Amino acid sequence: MSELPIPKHHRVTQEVRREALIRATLDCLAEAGSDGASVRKIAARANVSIGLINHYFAGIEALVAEAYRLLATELLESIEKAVEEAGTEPRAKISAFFRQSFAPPNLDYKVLHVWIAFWSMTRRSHEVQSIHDETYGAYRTVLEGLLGALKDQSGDQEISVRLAAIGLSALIDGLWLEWCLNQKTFSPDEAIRLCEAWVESLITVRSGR
Amino acid sequence: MSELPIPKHHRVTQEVRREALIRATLDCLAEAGSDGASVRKIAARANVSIGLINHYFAGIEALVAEAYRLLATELLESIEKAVEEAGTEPRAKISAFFRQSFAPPNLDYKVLHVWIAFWSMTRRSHEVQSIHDETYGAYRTVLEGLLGALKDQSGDQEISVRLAAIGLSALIDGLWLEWCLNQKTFSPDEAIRLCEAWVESLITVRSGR
DNA sequence: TTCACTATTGAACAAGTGTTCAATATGCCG
DNA sequence: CGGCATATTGAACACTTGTTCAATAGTGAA
Repeated sequence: MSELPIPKHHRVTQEVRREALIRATLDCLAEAGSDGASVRKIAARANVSIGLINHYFAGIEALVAEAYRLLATELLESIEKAVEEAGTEPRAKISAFFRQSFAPPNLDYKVLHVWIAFWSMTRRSHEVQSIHDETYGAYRTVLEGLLGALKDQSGDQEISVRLAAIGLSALIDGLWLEWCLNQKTFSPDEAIRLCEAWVESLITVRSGR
Repeated sequence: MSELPIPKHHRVTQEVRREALIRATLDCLAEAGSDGASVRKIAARANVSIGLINHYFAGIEALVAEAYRLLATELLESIEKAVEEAGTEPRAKISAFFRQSFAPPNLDYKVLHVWIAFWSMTRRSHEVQSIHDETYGAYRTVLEGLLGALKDQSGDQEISVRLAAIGLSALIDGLWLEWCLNQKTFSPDEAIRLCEAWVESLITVRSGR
């Protein structure tokens, strides 16, 4: 009887391995927050040895930074997809933005703890800080585009699109943060209603003059 | 020449020592975020040995939980003080609330990292979770009181004070969070203006019917 | 002044962390 | 099939972490 050779490990493309490690990092962060992002836990989840992380990344900090970039990018992509599927009407697009923001998988207290881990790193790591700046800027730009379309349509020139987008993104983030920290205070539906009210007030108040 | 005895340490009231340790914890958290809250760093800052922490607190987690309670309480107290000093006019009181929220020492990126450290603990520690629930509930209650007074004055019965307070606190938190993470996107003054606009829209939209 | 209480100390411990690097084994190419 | 490049391994390292507990020393009372 010849023993069939069970390979202890196998090789994959650099790209594949990198993404697997990044995904494992997000999983670990979602499961245990900041404490989850240790080389040993990440390596275990990716079915890989500890040493491999430093072969693909400059250090654990760089790996977490890449995970930040992936999460932020995928969040924005999922929102943009929902917005596009909502048709051409600006007002309907914005509603789709809200619904996507306050629904799984984006609205998830586990995901909050991933963001919290990232935020806590903005201080130490310039890399993480600039990834935040980039991705949050992109997020606000999308919001500005939607609010700008609404402005063009209503013909109202008094709305500051920039400020409106800043306020709206803050409202969304604040509601999202608080809901994740305590789901009993209000419902996701109420959060959406509050966002809708913000947009309505932008239109109604000014055009009522 | 008799050597003058330099005491290696001195005793203080339990209350005094406890508060000193809690204050040292807040300092450490402000200085280095979650990483700052280690028994050794806290003990060093409080000029005390490592062992004393476990003499006064069940563990490092309990100490950090107490620090949470103190920070949240003092934040709310500082805001309530500013509100009371603003006079009796509901609208002016709310403005004072905003100005106090977006001014030092409350608006400080170092303080953000203290909050972040607390948020990251809500998952592990039921104690921290319930302190969050309590203090955030108190915060929203104050806001509800102010918005309720505004509602009584305007005679408008359509405003849901509860939802308005939830939205407003989310807006404040979101603006505060984002400003602390990146001071270049908007100014504290603009944040205040956005909050004022929220209140205005509550009044104007409905009473315009 | 002496005593006794206890606040305070700090060494010891086990467990965790990130990084390094020589050794290994895998899969491709000739 | 044989050989090579290198992806992958995991032990070793120097740290940091929170908790424990016997020993120490400050301080008010007798």
